[in-house]
Amino acid sequence: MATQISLRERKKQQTRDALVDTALALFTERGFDGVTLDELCETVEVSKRTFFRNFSSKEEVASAPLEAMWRLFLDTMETLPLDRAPVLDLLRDTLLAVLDQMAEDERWVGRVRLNQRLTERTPSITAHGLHFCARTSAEVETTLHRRLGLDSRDPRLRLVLEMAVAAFHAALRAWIAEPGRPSHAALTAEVRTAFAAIPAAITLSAAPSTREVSP
Amino acid sequence: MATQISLRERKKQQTRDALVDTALALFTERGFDGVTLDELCETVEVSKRTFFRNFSSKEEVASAPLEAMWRLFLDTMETLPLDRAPVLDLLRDTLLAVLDQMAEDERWVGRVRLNQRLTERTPSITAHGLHFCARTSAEVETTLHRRLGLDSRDPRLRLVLEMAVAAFHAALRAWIAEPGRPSHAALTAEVRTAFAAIPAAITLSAAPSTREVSP
DNA sequence: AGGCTTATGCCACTGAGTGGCGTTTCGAAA
DNA sequence: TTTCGAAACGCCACTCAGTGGCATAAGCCT
Repeated sequence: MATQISLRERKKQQTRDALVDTALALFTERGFDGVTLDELCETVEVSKRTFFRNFSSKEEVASAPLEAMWRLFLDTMETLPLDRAPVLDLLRDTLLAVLDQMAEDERWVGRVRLNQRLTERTPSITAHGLHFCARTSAEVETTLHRRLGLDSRDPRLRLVLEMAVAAFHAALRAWIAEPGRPSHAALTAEVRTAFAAIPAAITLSAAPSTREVSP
Repeated sequence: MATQISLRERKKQQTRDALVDTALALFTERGFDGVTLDELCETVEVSKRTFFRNFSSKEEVASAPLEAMWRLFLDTMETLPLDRAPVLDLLRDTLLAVLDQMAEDERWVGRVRLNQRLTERTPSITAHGLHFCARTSAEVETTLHRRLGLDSRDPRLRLVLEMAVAAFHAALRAWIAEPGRPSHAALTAEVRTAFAAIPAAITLSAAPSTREVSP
C-alpha cells in the first residue's frame, strides 16, 4: 500500500526528482551558468520541452527543495488549529513542524543544503527564491488574514510574516555556515535561536563602549 | 550648486534618463513583456549595446528610481553621525531624510510611482527588486556592523534591517494604493505609520474581539 | 591641433523560454 | 483484451535577452 498514485504520476515524479538531483549536482560542480539546460536535459535523457513542463525556469529546478517546504507550510497554515498565541510563535512552531515533516525523507536535508549553497553563490537563484518567498508569504498573509479576522489595512500581519521569513533565512545561513555535515536537528536549533532574537532586534542600539575610528 | 561634471557625463546621464522615462512609459502602456528592448532602444535612438552599458538587465531600467534612492541611503549610512538611539529609529530617520533628498527632484516621485506600479504587476521586476534590496541591505549590514561594533554572528542587526525594509515596502504599497496623486508627504506619512506598527507586530495575536496591544 | 580616453554602433552569437504538432504511453471503459 | 481518449513526450522552429569583438566617433587634455 505504498503508492496509491498512478504509474504515470510516479514516472513523472521520477523524472522530476532526476532533474532536481542532476541539476543540483551539475550546478554545484560547474556553477549555475556553467551548465546549459540542453546539457542537463541530455544527461537526464529528457527533452527541453519536458523540462519546462516540470519547472518554469532554470532557477526553479535549483530551488525545488525549499519551495516544496514552503508549499507544505502553506498547506499547514490552511488547516492548522489556531489558538490565541502570538502569531510569531504560531509561525515558528508551524515552521518547525514542517521541517520535521520534510526531514522524514532524509535525502531532503542534503538537497536543501545544495539548494541553499547554490542560492548564496548565484544571484539569479537568489532573486528567484526571494520572489517565491514573497508570493508564498503573501498567500500565508491572505490565509491568516481570513482565519484571524484582521483588518486588511493592518500592516502588522505583513510585518510579522516578514520577520518570520527573515528569521528563517538567518537560520539557514547560520546552518549552512556550520562546520561538518549540517543536520536536521542543527537546523531546528538555528531556527529557534533566530526567532528568539527578534524581540531584542527591535531595541538594538549601538554598542555602548565602542568608539569609531574610521573616516 | 551647478554642474561641475563634464559634458560627456551629462550626455550619458541624458540618455540614461531618456531610457528610464521611455521604458517606464512603454512598460506602463503595453506591459513589461509587451515591449522588446529593440523597440525601446529604437524609440530612444540608441543601440542595444549602449542600453546594456547603462543597465545590467531589462528589469533594472524599470527599477532605476528606487535603486537610486537605496544607493543614496547606503551612502548616507556610511557618513551618518551615530548616536545611541535604537538602530530601528536610526534606519527610519535616515530613510525619511533620504526620501526628502530624492524628492527635491519632483520628477522622482512620479517615476517611483510608475516603478512601483510596474513592480507590483510584473514578477520578474519584483524578483529583481527583491534581490537588489537584499544586496543593498547586506551592504548596510556590513557598514553598520563596522560602525556599531557588533558581533558578526549576532543575527539581530540583520533582523532589524529586514524589519525596516519590510516596513518601507508596506509603506510603498499603501502609498500606491492611495486614491489620487501620491505625494511625497503622503509617502513619508506612510513610512512613519509602518515603522510605528513594528513593535505591535511582534505581539500580534489571534483575537476575535481584537484587543489592541500598545508598545 | 593631435593624441588619448571613453562611449557608441554594428554584427554575430549563445542560451533561455515558447508554441505547434505529431507520436508514444498510460488509464479506463467496454 | 481491445479500444479509445487523455496526458505526457519529443522534435523543430522561433523570439528575445544578454554578451563579445571590433571599428568609429565624440569629448577631453595638453
